Amino acid sequence: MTLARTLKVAVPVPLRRLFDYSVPRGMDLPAPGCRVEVEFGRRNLIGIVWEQSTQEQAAEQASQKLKPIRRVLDAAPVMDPDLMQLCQRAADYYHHPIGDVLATALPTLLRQGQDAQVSGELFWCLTPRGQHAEVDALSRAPRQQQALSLLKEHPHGLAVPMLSALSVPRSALQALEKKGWAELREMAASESSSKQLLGELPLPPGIEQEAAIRALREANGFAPYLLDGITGSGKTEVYLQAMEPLLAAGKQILVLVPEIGLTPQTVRRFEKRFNVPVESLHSGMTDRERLHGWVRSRLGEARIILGTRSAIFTPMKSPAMIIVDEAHDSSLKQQEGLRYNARDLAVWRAHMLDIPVVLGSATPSLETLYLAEQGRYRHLRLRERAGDARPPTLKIEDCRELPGHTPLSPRSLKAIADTVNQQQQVLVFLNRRGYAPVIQCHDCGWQAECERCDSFLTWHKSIGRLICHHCTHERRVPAHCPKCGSSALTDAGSGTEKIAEQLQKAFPKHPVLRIDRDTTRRKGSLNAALAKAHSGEASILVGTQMLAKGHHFARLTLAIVLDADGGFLSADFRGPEHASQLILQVAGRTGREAHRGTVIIQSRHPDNTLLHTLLSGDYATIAARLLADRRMAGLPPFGHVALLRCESMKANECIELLDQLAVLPVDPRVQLLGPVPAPLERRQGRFRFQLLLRADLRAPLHGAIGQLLHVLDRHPLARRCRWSLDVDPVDML
DNA sequence: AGCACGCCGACT
DNA sequence: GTCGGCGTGCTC
Repeated sequence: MTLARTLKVAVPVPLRRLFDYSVPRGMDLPAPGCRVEVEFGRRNLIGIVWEQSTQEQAAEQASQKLKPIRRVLDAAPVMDPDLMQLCQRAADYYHHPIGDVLATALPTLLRQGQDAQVSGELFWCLTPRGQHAEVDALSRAPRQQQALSLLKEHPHGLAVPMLSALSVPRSALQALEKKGWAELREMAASESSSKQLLGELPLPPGIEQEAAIRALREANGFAPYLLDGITGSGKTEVYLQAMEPLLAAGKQILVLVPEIGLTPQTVRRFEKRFNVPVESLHSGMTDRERLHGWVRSRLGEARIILGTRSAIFTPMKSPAMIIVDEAHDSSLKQQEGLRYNARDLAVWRAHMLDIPVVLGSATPSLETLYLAEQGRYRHLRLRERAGDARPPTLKIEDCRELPGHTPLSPRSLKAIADTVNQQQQVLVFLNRRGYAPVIQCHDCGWQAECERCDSFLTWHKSIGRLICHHCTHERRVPAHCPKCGSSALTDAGSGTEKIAEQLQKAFPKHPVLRIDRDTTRRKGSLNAALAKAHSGEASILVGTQMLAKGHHFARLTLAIVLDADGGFLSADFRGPEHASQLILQVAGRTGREAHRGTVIIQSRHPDNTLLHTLLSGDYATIAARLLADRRMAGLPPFGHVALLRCESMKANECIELLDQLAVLPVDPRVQLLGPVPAPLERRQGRFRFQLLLRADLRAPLHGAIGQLLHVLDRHPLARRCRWSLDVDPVDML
């Protein structure tokens, strides 16, 4: 195939195709992966050369008016072929514009045309003015003061990762920068020391761990693994020991962790074990830091890349393994724009790179579990807890007779009393923050609703406000019923705030600590609260999801799960799966050391068979049940679904648009269901409807999606509605 | 998405 | 008479 001086360029516009440009005579033909500036319509954009056209294509295009490339930004490609392939596959699979995929995959500064040839490390240094600044002048800003005195002690500057390890907040450094006292400088990376690889000795593995480590070390080329290990079985130790020979061979490893899992402690664990540069990539970074991590990884300087979802797009010079920790976690799925699942992209990428990929979880998603059962993934099991910890006992507490206003049953309260009296800790888990989810008029039945959403306002008692949990709407608590004027306003239901208040009243001598988004809004307050929980200063912990994941509390022996029914009765087909995972995660928090843990699940549907299956505490058992249900319903992993969401200020516009799509003559192997109102029909003032596509096979489903989008792309109503496509949705909201 | 063009309402 | 609303059409 002959190549012509014509290129196909990916341009940052929401259009599902590439655009052709000519290369002017005298300009070197840029290779795929290079950035080019092109005129697009009336504006100039930076795009990526995607491929060079063949002679025939070029001849065809010669008849059209092709615009010339204005400028080539890179002598060598900024995107490696494997990343371009990953982006292309994501664009195809999710039916998403390639330009938009690049916006997700590339660091902002690169997209804006900044030079990619950066190297070295970023250091914060004092400016000459800063060197003479008085530390005392910042007496009202203790964090800045701390940062200033630290920088004074290090005249050659402190590297960004070092500062974050010393928990100097970025905000303080930025404040100093604003004053002209500090600046960010780029310096040559410190020579990689010829120290030995191990920074500390590995922990002696148990029998199962040993087998898993051996299996991973034997991996040759692409091989997907499910590391199916219960809480406390030491999955991280398996990762670390599997990584060791690869790092010794000078290779790189990408580790994806959930959003809340990327803490300084996690980073430290990897840094302590190996004397290699660890790069961490997370949302709180500046554009410049991101670009830096990206470049360091691409050059092979960063050896362990530890990041959240978007880190799956990090380029690597010598990749050897991809690890997805907590691979069931929903934060791996992006819920806007390119709705990708980083877990799936990790497997694709490992396949492209011909390297092993490890999905680690105590509660793997049914999709992953099924693939492992099918033998498509190698199933490595860790059933033993490290040490002599035994699995917790799970019990259902029948709460059918419990009055609505008492969230905790007498037996739960008794169990809490017994536990705290033995100097043990209790966790009360409730996935609902605020004081009460509803506030109503006793006389006329009025309930406080959000003006913009189909939802009730949650009463936040401590701040005296009613807040919508689905939008920003917020208002004061009325003194009287706005409908009938009665002052008999009462609340119904309970959130973490109420539970914490009631427990503190019931156990005045035992400190109660509430941990949820409301109590941890301020930066650093989560760590402060967790420290209190760890030290045992708090006897009773009340919290939402954020307390259910990953933390180890040595003296926690009792967990109470409130309102477990919600998930099992949810309209969402993944509701039971997610609820089971969450309950088992909560259970995993208990009984870590000498004492066996107990989990009390309060339920108003104690006969629910799923709940009973869960009592074994064995995820495999409940997963088998759930998989059987999925098979019956033709839902993932036995069938495949996609969701076309549509929202508009006018409900009929959505319905009309989706109605027209729903009657399209698609492949008979594909079912179009809907349009139906979304679970929260009106949200932030917009009406939301959706069309569900289901098929047993992927190919016809994708064909049908293509047909729908073809119509949608040129439909006048589609401009009036905001719509999005979700392939393999994780929830129906 | 931008950014044009184009055709109807309240203003110096 | 214009300034400006946002409907709709296009981008190699």
